[in-house]
Amino acid sequence: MLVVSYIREHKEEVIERLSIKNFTKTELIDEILRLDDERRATQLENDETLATINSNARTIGEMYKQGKASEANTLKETNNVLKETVKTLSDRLESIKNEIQTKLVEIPNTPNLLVPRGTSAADNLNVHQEGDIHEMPKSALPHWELLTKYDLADFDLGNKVTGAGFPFYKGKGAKLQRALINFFLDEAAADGYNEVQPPLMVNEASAYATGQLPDKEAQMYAVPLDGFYLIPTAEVPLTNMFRDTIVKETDFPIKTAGYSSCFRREAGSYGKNVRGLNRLHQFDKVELVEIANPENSYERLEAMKSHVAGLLRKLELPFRVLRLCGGDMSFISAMTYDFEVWSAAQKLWLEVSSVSNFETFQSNRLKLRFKDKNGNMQLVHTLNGSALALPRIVAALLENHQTPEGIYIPKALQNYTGFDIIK
RNA sequence: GGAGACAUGGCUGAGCGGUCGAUAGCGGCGGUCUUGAAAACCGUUAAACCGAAAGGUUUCGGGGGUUCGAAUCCCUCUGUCUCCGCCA
Repeated sequence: MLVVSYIREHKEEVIERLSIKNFTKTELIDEILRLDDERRATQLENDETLATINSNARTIGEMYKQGKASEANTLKETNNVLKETVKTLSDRLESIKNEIQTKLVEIPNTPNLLVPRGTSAADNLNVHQEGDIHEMPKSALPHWELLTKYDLADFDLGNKVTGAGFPFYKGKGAKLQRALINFFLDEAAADGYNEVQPPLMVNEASAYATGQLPDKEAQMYAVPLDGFYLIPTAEVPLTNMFRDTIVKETDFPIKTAGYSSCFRREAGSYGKNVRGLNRLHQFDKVELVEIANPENSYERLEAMKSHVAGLLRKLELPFRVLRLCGGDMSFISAMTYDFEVWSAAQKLWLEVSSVSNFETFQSNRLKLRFKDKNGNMQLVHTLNGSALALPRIVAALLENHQTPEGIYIPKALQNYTGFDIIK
């Protein structure tokens, strides 16, 4: 969520930047500022009353020592009255804070000024494209048919044992999963990311801090008996590692990579978009999270983008990079690059990675800060990106590397799979 | 799962109702001595928030309560340790 003091000091700029996301509820901002004035006044009054109570209490102690019991009793009465005042003020304060919070969470992150205006995917800016987009022979198959043809995954078995969206991977399909996970983790380590293996369930506080709660509750699987949620992405535990912490400026950049299974209910989605591996309830992913100095967080975003591009290049997949327009970006992002791989057989671009800078939008709620050179507390910038999610990469590999002889495994991956073709 | 103990500043560890935001040691920082370093000695050193500053508020695992006053008493939650049980 946005920082209230920033809104106060840069109101026009905030409104201008929000307009890129087609956000026009400016009255919300005025209300927040009005409530914040009230909050500060109430806080001051409350603090002053507490100061009086504290000093009175000390005086009462002195009086008892000196045997002035009756004077002490009078002062006690005074304090009892003041305590009522404090109760009223702090209740008021609490409710003002809640009101501010409620309104604040309705305001999306302010996009970077480089973010193109627009309302849909059609307005995204293509910033890079590489790789060979060749015509496939008529006989080319979509990945779901290839999965069956080479017996790499079994959806029916998943249906029987669990339900739709929980496939079994089999044989070389299962090995390919393992190979990709290791490949992605090794690449991340080589690029300076610290590897962690996170918990697959998180508590409510974590789900709130990264914004899955309250609005996206229906997208997560829950374990109500223990108050846990299955993670929809490793971003949640990887970012919450830093919740309520103060890092050193000299620690930047703090780069973390983690592999996890991800669980998504995907309530409400259906149709051809969910065919095969395009959308699953459980899938595997290597996620990158970076804690950055606000001074150079956009350079770090470029670095993360390069890392992901390097992966796709080594997998010999044709891809393009889009800078998302205001209307197509997520609520919490300040700038997002989407990576799309060309699916030759489906004849469409498949989103395989999303790399974003959240600036202080996440760190504000996380209370993740650092002390700058001048000794001032500042919120850090947080970035994250998928590097990469397996199912769509598998889909792209199968479709793009299919040959009459079988499915070719790119060189970079052969050491991990132990085979160079699936036939 | 059962029983018991504990939770204090960067760390170790005192305090168990009143100048306690907290004794002490270690560590950190500054200095004296030294060609330099070590040792020794002296000084200094918790954090966040509000404020231009003076100053104020909050914080002794979290939340609540008792009291004029709580690190200290009570309730509750969480976590850690020990013993028993179970277990990959």
